[in-house]
Amino acid sequence: MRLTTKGRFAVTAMIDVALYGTNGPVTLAAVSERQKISLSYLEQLFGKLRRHGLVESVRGPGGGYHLARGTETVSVADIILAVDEPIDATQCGGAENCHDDRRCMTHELWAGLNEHIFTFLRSVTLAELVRQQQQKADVVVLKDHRGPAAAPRTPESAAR
Amino acid sequence: MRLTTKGRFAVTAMIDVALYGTNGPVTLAAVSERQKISLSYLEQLFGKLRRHGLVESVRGPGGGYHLARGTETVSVADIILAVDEPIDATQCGGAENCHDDRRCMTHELWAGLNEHIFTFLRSVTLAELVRQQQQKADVVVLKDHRGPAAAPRTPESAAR
DNA sequence: TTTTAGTTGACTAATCTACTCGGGAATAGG
DNA sequence: CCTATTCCCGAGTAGATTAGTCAACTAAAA
Repeated sequence: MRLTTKGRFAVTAMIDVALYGTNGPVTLAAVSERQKISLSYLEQLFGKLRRHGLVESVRGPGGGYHLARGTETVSVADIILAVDEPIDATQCGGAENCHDDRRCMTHELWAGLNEHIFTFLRSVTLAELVRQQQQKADVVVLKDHRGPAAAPRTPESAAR
Repeated sequence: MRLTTKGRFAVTAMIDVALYGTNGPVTLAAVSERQKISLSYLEQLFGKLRRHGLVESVRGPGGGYHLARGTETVSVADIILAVDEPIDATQCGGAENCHDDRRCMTHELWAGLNEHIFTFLRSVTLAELVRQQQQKADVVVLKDHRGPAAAPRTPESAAR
């Protein structure tokens, strides 16, 4: 379980598709426009998302992508695993060379913490993120205030 | 909040120091030996950990590193932030260029999810990981004696 | 004064990220 | 059939990050 901007891009894009895909497929060009993510990069990401059964594609004019499953059944973990693929960095590479020292803790330890984080990210569904996003959009609309400066909370302080 | 092997190395090393640092400082050479992490790489990581007030160093023979704070007050998030430093990958880089589209969701969205993950990693203390690790060590020692290891069998760690 | 250990900085190969580019292949509309 | 649209795929790439190495230095104990 890795956590980089790559996975975040993917999650953002998935939310976009969920938000705007209510009637007909969403084109990557539109996602690219709205989310300011490079089209070619999106193509790469959606290739993986499609191969992992998270989205389905429709070719030709009027085509695009739509979700393959309901938003309640898609978790953040699903999306991140789809684009970030393998990664598992326990020293001993899974088994063998824990050699003489029987307390080669690394493996067990990270398996445990990985599981923790994985379980958490698995508990966050796309549906929740979409709902959360829609609420925030509502607030913005109701306030009729543009510009990000007026954020009542400062959540980015936690991201430092 | 990023999550890579670098941070994992740091957490692993911190647990090692917590486990073996009950009487006197732990040398990086020893950590390197046990955890199979390159000594020079550890030097880099502990430089950061020290500058962030997570460990203290003792020079000269018999020296090494020891924890600067109790294991209960150190979270996984603390350690990861210490070695992974800045990172904040919201498209709009914090503010400005959300431009015309007022629903530049990325910022709020990731701030929120970041906060979630951060809160979670903050809730996992070094003490817990050490305890967990000791239990697993016990299981290995006791072999086929499963269960929650009722008798606190701690090899050389007097704990407190 | 020698040895042990941390401290610092410069350097590097390999990998990963976040793209671009160029071509396909399917399909809807005319 | 033609053409525009859109997905599809592979190759390539600048820049950052990872996971180190190497060398020189400082502090302290024996």
